[in-house]
Amino acid sequence: MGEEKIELLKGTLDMLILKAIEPLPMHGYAIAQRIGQVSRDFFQLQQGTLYPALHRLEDRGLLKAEWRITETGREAKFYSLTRKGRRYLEAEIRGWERMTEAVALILRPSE
Amino acid sequence: MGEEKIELLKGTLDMLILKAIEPLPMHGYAIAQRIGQVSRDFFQLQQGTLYPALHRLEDRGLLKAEWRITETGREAKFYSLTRKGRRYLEAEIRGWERMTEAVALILRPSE
DNA sequence: TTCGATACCTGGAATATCTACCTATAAGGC
DNA sequence: GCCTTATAGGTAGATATTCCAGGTATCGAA
Repeated sequence: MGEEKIELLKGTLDMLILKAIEPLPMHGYAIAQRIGQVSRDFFQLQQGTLYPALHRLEDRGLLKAEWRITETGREAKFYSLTRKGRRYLEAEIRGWERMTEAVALILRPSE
Repeated sequence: MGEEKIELLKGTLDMLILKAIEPLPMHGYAIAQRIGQVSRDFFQLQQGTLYPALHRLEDRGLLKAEWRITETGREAKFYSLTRKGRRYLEAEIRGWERMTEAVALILRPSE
């Protein structure tokens, strides 16, 4: 039993990854860093969480990967959104907003 | 693959159940109805989701159950929060709020 | 007497996430 | 030269959650 397990992501991981690379393609390691920074260290993606997620998203045709050279001269796999991925991200964000509104109705009833 | 599966709960189920019975004890069937109504039918708990969750929460000492008679004269198992459950619920709500704030930072950066 | 609503439940599948591990290269300190 | 840290990729297995599909039983209404 995961007594003290801290469940942070709660199904938001795909959306966060897709959103992170929306402005410009990034490699996995940088995605984890960026999500950590922007969320003020709330989200700290482990590699065992991140990479399988990237592969899932690629298998579903939401991302595409391309080997390139980073600005520090190393090889890395850069991920970018496909058109399908962009549509999916928009739908995910709408779904997330509707979900959090529904949760808010439960948490703060009778406003 | 759950192509069109509507993923609604995303780890919020325990919190929603605990919150639903916070004001007054309820039986399982009524909990599902209440969560459905208050969320304007966004959440529609299946029984195969609800009852195992209730049992989990009871096993963890967050709820306690008691057979009583409903106002329609039927037997039903009424669940109420334990003191531990009440503390847990408060912590869950704080965690949920911090999480949604962190997600908001990702979704709407640099405001 | 048959049906829908109420009320309880279980079993099995699918999925996501976490922990723990692995490989390899580059940079910098000693 | 050697060691550590950061960078970059990955897999395997355990666990937990949720869903789907079924099951039991009672009650009231048509």
